[in-house]
Amino acid sequence: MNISEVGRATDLPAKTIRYYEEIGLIQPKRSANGYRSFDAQDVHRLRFLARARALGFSIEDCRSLLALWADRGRASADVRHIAKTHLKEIKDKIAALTAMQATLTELVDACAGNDRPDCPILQGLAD
Amino acid sequence: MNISEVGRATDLPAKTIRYYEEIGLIQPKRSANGYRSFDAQDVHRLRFLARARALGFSIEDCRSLLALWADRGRASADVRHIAKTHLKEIKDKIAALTAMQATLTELVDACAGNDRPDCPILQGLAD
DNA sequence: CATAAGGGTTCCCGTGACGGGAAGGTCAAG
DNA sequence: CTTGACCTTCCCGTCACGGGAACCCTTATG
Repeated sequence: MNISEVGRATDLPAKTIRYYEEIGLIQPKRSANGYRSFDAQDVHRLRFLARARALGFSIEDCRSLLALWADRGRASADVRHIAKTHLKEIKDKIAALTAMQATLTELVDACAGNDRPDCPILQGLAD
Repeated sequence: MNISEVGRATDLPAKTIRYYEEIGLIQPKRSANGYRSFDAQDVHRLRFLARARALGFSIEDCRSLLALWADRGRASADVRHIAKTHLKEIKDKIAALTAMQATLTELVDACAGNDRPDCPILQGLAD
């Protein structure tokens, strides 16, 4: 399986797949012509990576999750710990963004948005 | 006013202030000894920048906002447009993060988090 | 058989908004 | 005179890739 086919199968750009190999997340074999040759396990790992990335896990988290996934003797507590930590980061980000949203909404609602110069948004930023 | 004093006044790290000068957001004068010398207007602009950045505006947005702020003939519609566009980005981010949060919460709740290997989180990622 | 199209490869630079740290100049106090 | 706290520039690292150049391989077509 060549890289573009794997790209379609995993919905990942070829660039991303090469990058994942470069940083050691996958180790596809090479054909005689130098092309990467992906087997079913490579595709499996890439789909796992795509899902984990879609949930916002960092590459390093993904590396750990992949290792746990491959480890039959893992403790689910280890997986859960990574996920909970990440979940907290997400919640914190949502909280920060929600606060920004509230302030911005106020300012935008207060602004006439016409051709006159007086603007509560700029006033809010200027204090 | 030297950079560290301005840093305290604006709650911005010196590194950030130097960066803002480098990319042309401020143009503090220089003392004879080569030190940056900030006047009240510089501090004003920096405080404006700090607030805008705290609301999540990009540096380029900040550049535009600063220009509008300085322009007495501005139309508040221009300011409002920038803010509304940014607000939409924030809403989109919140939506994406909330979706991640929902999925992750499900997975984390389903996981026993003990020393056994069976883990719904990994299963969810592996499909 | 030459060539063109459509794969693949490596390599290097750019992103956004700074932070860390090195190497060195300046200034006030003891 | 030295110490310590400032300040300066410069360069590299972040994170997860994307764009593009320069070049090789394979297959189809005129």
